[in-house]
Amino acid sequence: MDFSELKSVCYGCSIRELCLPEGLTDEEVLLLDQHMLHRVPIRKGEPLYRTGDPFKSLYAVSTGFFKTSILHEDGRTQVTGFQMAGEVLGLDAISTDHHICDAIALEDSAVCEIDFNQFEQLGQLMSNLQHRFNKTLSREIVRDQGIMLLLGSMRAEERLAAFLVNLAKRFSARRQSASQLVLRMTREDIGSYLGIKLETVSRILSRFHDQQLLEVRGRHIRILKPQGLDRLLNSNT
Amino acid sequence: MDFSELKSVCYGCSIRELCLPEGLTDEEVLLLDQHMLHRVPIRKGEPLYRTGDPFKSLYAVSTGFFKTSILHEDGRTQVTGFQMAGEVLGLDAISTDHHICDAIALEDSAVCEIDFNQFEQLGQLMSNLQHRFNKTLSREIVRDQGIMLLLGSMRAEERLAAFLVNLAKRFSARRQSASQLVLRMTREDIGSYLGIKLETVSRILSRFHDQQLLEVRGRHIRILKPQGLDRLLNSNT
DNA sequence: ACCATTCCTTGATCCAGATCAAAGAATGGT
DNA sequence: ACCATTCTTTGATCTGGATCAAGGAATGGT
Repeated sequence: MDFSELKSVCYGCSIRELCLPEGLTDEEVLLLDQHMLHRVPIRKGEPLYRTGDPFKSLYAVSTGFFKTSILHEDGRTQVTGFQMAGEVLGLDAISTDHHICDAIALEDSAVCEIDFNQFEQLGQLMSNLQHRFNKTLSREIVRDQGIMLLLGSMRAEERLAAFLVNLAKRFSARRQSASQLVLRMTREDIGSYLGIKLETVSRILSRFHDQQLLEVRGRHIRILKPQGLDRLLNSNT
Repeated sequence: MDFSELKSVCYGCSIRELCLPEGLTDEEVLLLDQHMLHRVPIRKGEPLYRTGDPFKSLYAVSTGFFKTSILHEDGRTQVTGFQMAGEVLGLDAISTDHHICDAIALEDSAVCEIDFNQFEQLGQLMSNLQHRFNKTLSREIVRDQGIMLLLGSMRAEERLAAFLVNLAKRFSARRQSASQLVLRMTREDIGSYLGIKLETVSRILSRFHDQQLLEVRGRHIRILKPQGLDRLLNSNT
């Protein structure tokens, strides 16, 4: 292994404040860097891991876009999330030492692989890292519960509005346009994630288009009235 | 504080292998015990904590039964889980230092309160405890994703079957009958949790009753054909 | 033991979103 | 540049579960 090459993976990373190093001091980041990170490229359509694979590492998305999906024994699948730069993949596998979902790259991507054993050891040395990691895990629980709320008590239109608002917010945190979205996933993926059918996704996007809330051109979406989407979200009925 | 009183909270606890001490050695359990646990009783209907309360402690259910629910700003609420002996409450609050859900006792209950700061410090001393806690957090993520699958891709009948099978399994792990269930929650709570209306819960229970899968007498449910419920779960359509 | 309140069941009707169908737009491989 | 395949849109119809309604059963407080 060539240390000089690995050394600055996190340190010079433009998204480190959105990722695992969030809240660490520079020295701590260097320590994290030196001990365990290396980069892995993944081609569009390829799996980073699959259900049942033994768990060895966590992965922080460096560039690109992923989806995770779980499969029920009878063949049904459900998309459980879309991950972009700075977000961590594999947290669910800690519990069983095996991955319980598939992670598929939706565009050519790169991830930072983190050996989990080494990471746990480093957590013992750096209480701050451990503390941050507890928060990361907890944040994932909160995220999942937000989706449960969405799936359990929102109508299709609200779900899609929530989805778009959430995407826009995450793009914006990465200094990309919050109004000009390029969707990396199919209508079917979106539908699966939101618990609705792809035709319904398409119809509602068209409706939003007609209402001048969005401009929809295939996977290119421009949000024209963000407050319109927000209003949809917070107005019961 | 009286140490001799606290000393054996975990040590003598009949459900410790289902709770945070799971997988720890006897000495480790004693250490955990001595440092941070004390018991808190909660009356039926009372909140253990509410949304927005500052986060200070985790709570392990000692005896009794709880529900957690999140509320959307527009007033809608969603039940996110039911917790019984050995299960941990408050994990979602680690991320923000504030509770993001309400936890309500559904019967007279008792919890072990665990100061989270102290717990994190102990985790630094006992790598095994920290490792187990990572698994606990990850297990919660897996649980939530299971519910996402349920809410996103199952029909009402399957959801209810899954709910009953899950409850039975958890009772059975606690050496209570897996066939004779006493529901602690209302039909409305169940419906909220499963993303369906209370009338639908009631109708489907009646239908299961008619099909001889269950015997339903209000909140007393006897599972007559567990395989019948399983079959319902794994048969798509 | 009684009354108030909350919970549960069942029936009748309605509708949001599923399903079925088919044509058009992108995308990728050679 | 072409063809195959996958993705998207839109229309017509159907249906599972929601909603509205009302009577009955538990539960808890006095």
